[in-house]
Amino acid sequence: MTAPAAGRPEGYDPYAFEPFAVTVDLAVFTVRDERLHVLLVERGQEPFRGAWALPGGFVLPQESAEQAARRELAEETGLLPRTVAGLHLEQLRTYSDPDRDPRMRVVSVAYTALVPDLPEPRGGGDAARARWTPYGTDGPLAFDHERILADAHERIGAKLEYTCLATAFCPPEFTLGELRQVYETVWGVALDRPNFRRKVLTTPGFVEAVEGPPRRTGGRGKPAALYRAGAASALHPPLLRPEGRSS
Amino acid sequence: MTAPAAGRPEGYDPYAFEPFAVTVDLAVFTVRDERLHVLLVERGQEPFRGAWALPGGFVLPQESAEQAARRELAEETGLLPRTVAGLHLEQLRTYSDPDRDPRMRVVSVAYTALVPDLPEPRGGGDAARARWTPYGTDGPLAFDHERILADAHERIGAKLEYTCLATAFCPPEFTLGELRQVYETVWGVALDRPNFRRKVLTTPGFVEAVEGPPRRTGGRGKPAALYRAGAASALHPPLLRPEGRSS
DNA sequence: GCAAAAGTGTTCGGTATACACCCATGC
DNA sequence: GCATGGGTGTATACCGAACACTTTTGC
Repeated sequence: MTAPAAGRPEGYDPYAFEPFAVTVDLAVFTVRDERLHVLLVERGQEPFRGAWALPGGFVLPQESAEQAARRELAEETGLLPRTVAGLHLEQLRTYSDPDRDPRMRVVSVAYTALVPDLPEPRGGGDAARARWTPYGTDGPLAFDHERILADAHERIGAKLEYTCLATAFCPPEFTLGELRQVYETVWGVALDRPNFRRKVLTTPGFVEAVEGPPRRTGGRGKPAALYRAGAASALHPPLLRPEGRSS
Repeated sequence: MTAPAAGRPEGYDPYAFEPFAVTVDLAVFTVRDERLHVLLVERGQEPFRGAWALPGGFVLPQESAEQAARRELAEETGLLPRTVAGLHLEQLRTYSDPDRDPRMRVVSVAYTALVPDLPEPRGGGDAARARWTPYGTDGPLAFDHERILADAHERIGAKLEYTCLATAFCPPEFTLGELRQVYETVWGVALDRPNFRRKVLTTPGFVEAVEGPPRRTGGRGKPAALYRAGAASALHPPLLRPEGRSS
């Protein structure tokens, strides 16, 4: 039920309670140099001044949490708004521990974004600095952001199993080797190349071949065919992790 | 990032912005008479006076959203607090559309609860009335609760595939027929009994046999052995829906 | 006996897995 | 040539779907 709950006085005074602030936090992942990276910003103010944290900020009075997340993402990364509008953004969960911010009551809606390898983020914006950090090498983060980041990592690992989400890590046109890299990097396991190829190509709507000059290379070796993300969003049947632990 | 965002003034005034209210909404499901039921309450105040809605209410200044959800659930159903403390409660997602409540800015954290068949809820508590309603026969609900309910149904359907969640719908001791009923009711499909039995029994930690007098019956037919929920929380491999659509 | 639900067994086909092998490129 | 990665083929094992059959109860 939305405010006011049945049984509460009719003319509920919005200022009667200690106010809640509502923020968004973003766990933005990318794959770089065969490693999973996270976008972090350095805090310019107390508390946690100088500490690294997830990008994010206040939800403004006239925007939804998702709109706030896209706005903050654009501000922090320097991406064009129309690029951000097309990114895969997923609500992770909401963190509402009463003591998670030392100053006041802050409820934060966390989002996860998966992006292809992007240019280095501008140091400007809302944060003192911003950078891509290899996942696992991030020191202690501000607030409860360590926990949010861990939850986000677990979520995307599970989502790769039964959705087409992996293509969100890739540029518009990609090789099957690059797509396999995504799975291997996020899961931290090696996959059998021939079987991975068959699995992806036989799943309707996962990827579609690009007609043009069907070649390109990441380094040496045989040039690979190019593919685009397909129309499907779910994988049936799922692509399970070898020693699958999920959700 | 939590408030205030880096770059905002140091001494952020909690009252500077139009305040947000934070509520919880609960989609409580049970299986009754081989049908999926939802717990609804009748609103006693405007707006939507007389309309049915999901139970829920305000998050208090010193409690987390989950604590608020358990408190509201106990109030609405009349369950003992220690019973509610053991129930499976899962955060669904947060709804933050600026116009979702006509009076003020309300951000609501939705939870899903799966409960065994419970006694009729007391009409008292915060709501004018409360009742179990067969899923799908609920008229238009207040606010955006129709959408929340649909999201919740989709979520639990998907969760049954790869978690042991179905046991949460069952009493402490149950037959495999009752467990199968849960799947058939939530998914709306018929499952092959022998195959379902094998699948459940060969999944380590899903259920464990009860030693005692291994019989009991729901009506006529051969008495069935009793089982308890096991220690596992995830299913490997998953138990996929016949014409599986997921997530 | 008959209906209904539990429980066991067996067949069949698809899919995943683990390989072996060839192809095309850079050096 | 050789290393590297792309792409194809194939044999085996496993798992799920389908279904026949027996058992135990209520009526």
